[in-house]
This record gives sequence, C-alpha cells and structure tokens, in this order.
Amino acid sequence: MRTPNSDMDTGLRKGKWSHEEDQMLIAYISRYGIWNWSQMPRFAGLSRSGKSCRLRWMNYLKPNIKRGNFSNEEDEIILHSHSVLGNKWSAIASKLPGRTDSEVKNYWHAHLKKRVSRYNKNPETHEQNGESEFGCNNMDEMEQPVNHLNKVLESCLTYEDDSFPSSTSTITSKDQEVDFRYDYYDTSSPGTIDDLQSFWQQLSPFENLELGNTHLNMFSNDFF
DNA sequence: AAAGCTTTCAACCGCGTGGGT
DNA sequence: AACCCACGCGGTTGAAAGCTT
Repeated sequence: MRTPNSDMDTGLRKGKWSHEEDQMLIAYISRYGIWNWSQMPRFAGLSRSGKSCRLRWMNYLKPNIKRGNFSNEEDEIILHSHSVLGNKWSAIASKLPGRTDSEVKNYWHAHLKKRVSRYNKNPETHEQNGESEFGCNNMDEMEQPVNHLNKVLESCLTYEDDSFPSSTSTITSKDQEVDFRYDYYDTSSPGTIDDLQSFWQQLSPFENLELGNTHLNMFSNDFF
C-alpha cells in the first residue's frame, strides 16, 4: 500500500483509497455508469486520476469480485493457462470468474511461480522418502514422461487404430474416448518443462480431459 | 519484546493499441 | 497518413503485515 499523498504537479491524490473515496466512486458509477474515466473523477468529486479510479473500480469495487484464497482448481487453471499463454494475465483471469488480472498476476508471483521454478531449477531437491513429490522413484523416470506425453498426445490425436505397439492406455474427453498404444520405455532423451508446456498447448482442444494413465495424472494433478 | 527480514498485494507507471478526427 | 486521446495491460514499487531470530 502506498501512503496517501498528492501529486504536486496535478494536485491529484495518490496512494491508498479511503472508504469515503470508495463510496463516492461507487455512488457515482451506480447512478451514471461508466462513460469516460478521465472526466469522471471531476464529476464524481474525486481528486484522483481517471486511471486510478478505473483501477480501483475494476480490481476492488466492481460487483462480483471474488476475494479470498484461490482453490486448487483455480491454481490448476492458472498454471495450465500460463503454460499456454504466458504472462497474459487478462486472458488468464478471464477463465476465472470473479478474479482480476491484477489478483492473478500477484498470486502467480507470490505462490505459483515458485512451484514451477523450483522444479525447473533443481528437481532433485523435491525428493522425499525415496520418492519425488511427483510420484517417481528417480529422475529418469520423472523426466521421461514429459517427453513421452507428447508422443501420447500425438498418438491420441492422430491414431485410433492398432498401429502403435506395446502397452495400451485410454484417454477420454467429455465427448469421446480414444484408445491408444505406446511404448513408454522407448523414450530415450529426457524432456524439459518446455516439452510439458507444449504438451498442454496441444492438449487444449480436449476440454475436461480425464487421463487413464498415472504419469499423465501426475502432471495434471501433482506437478501443477 | 523488539529488531530485522520476508512476503503480500494495492497502487502506480509506462507503453501499446484502437478508435476518432 | 498523422496525430490525439482514452483505455487496457503488464511490470514494478513500497507500505503493511507476518514471520524469524
């Protein structure tokens, strides 16, 4: 929070909003609506910039703003969306009713970014009781699925026949079920987080996907 | 208890974009 | 085509709150 003060050049107030200012803004918008942010503060009797008013309204005063902790579901949506969209906070927030881009951005920097970078930089440090937090017993086993996921995805998108050898698993979406076959241990080079992001990008056409494979579940539920 | 450090998050700032002239 | 203006977005800041020593 910034301390209330004034901009010497413009005479406009800056810093934390008082309850009175909030009430003035709410009262004005309730009565006249939003017509021009830069002109509105003057008519509303506020010594604030239009930008400041807009920000205060959009992020805190607007009806239906959701406050409080983010749910696990919201966490997953943010992490998944961020892997696909990058720092497009507005686009990510649009997937979370009641959450603002600012709130999502802050939450990402305060909580979620660490979870991803922690694994990116030093996955070994997450091993506990001889097993990583991702459910794998060693790094090879943990990294290979990332690379493997793309193969799985590719197979389920392009093959529905018996052309794939070896093990069989099932991938289902809300409107279809596709059998696919793969050979997990054929995957030779370890994957990276970029591979994982690529996986989610390719997966996006399948909404509400349920994956009948432990490694896929590992990434969708535990890693994120 | 208090000093120092870290985290959180509301608010600000600069820039890009799009519409109007 | 060039300029202006309003708006929206994303990065950054810094006070307050929380935590640790």
